[in-house]
Amino acid sequence: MLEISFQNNNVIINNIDCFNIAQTLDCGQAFRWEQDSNGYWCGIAKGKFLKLKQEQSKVIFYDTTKEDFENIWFDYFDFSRDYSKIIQTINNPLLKTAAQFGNGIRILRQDSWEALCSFIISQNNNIPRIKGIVKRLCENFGKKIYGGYTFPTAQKIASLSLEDLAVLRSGFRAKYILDAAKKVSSGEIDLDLLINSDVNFSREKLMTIYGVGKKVADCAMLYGMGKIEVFPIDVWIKRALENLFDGHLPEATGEFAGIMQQYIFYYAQQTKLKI
DNA sequence: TCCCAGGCTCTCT
DNA sequence: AGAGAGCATGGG
Repeated sequence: MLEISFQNNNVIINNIDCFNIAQTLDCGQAFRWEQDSNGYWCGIAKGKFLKLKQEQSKVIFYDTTKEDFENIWFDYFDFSRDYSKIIQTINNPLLKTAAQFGNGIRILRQDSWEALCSFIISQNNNIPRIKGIVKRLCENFGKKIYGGYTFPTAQKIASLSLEDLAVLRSGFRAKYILDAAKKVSSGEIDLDLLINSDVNFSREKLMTIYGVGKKVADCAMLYGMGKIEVFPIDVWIKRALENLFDGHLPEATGEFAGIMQQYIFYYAQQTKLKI
């Protein structure tokens, strides 16, 4: 069972099960975390800088208050969910293999706007370049805080022009980012409302944004709205389904389909699964 | 170099 | 409604 203690401005977690920082932060669901030369993971999320490190089942959150841990990071890392129990329920042997391979992954509960914007950028793109574009987005239009820059708000982006966004070098995606920012900041799309809405309604609404199709909408919902039952299908997943599951979705894609999807994605990527 | 990337829009059947 | 080209850019 998870044990949490607070010492010297640090938050220390002991006895954590099914959590691996590297797997969780570098599995392709978030694009702003980096490991420094001393092994510390650093990033900015929800407007806050965080540095953390893992030693086996012990995780240290540096310079973190009890309030920030309880109000922000506990939910961000999905610590309330029992992943071990979920993995135990998997019947399909191939899915079980993928799950055990990536059993330290947790589905991050990211900011909804950041997830939406990040996955708009992700389309027809590769992960290193996605990270570069997101980095430039934050450095140019985010707010400077200790440790780096925050993710810019939709309001901020909506106030910019396509020419302003040229510094991102995001190609044809710039006009999509702008349309999303305008719809979100004007209230035409209310992300907080969608968080509490039915998946189909939410998806339909997100897809009214220019440049947002089913896959991007599903990623925004899974990674930014806590809709854990959504199963985004991209090229990697398609390949994996062809290769491992004979073209069909494994039956375990039920209540926790999004978690299963991430296990499959990570497994496919790490093992360089190709056609 | 050249292929392709956590897709989507538009056009043409 | 289904298939296919085009899209911007650059990582490997």
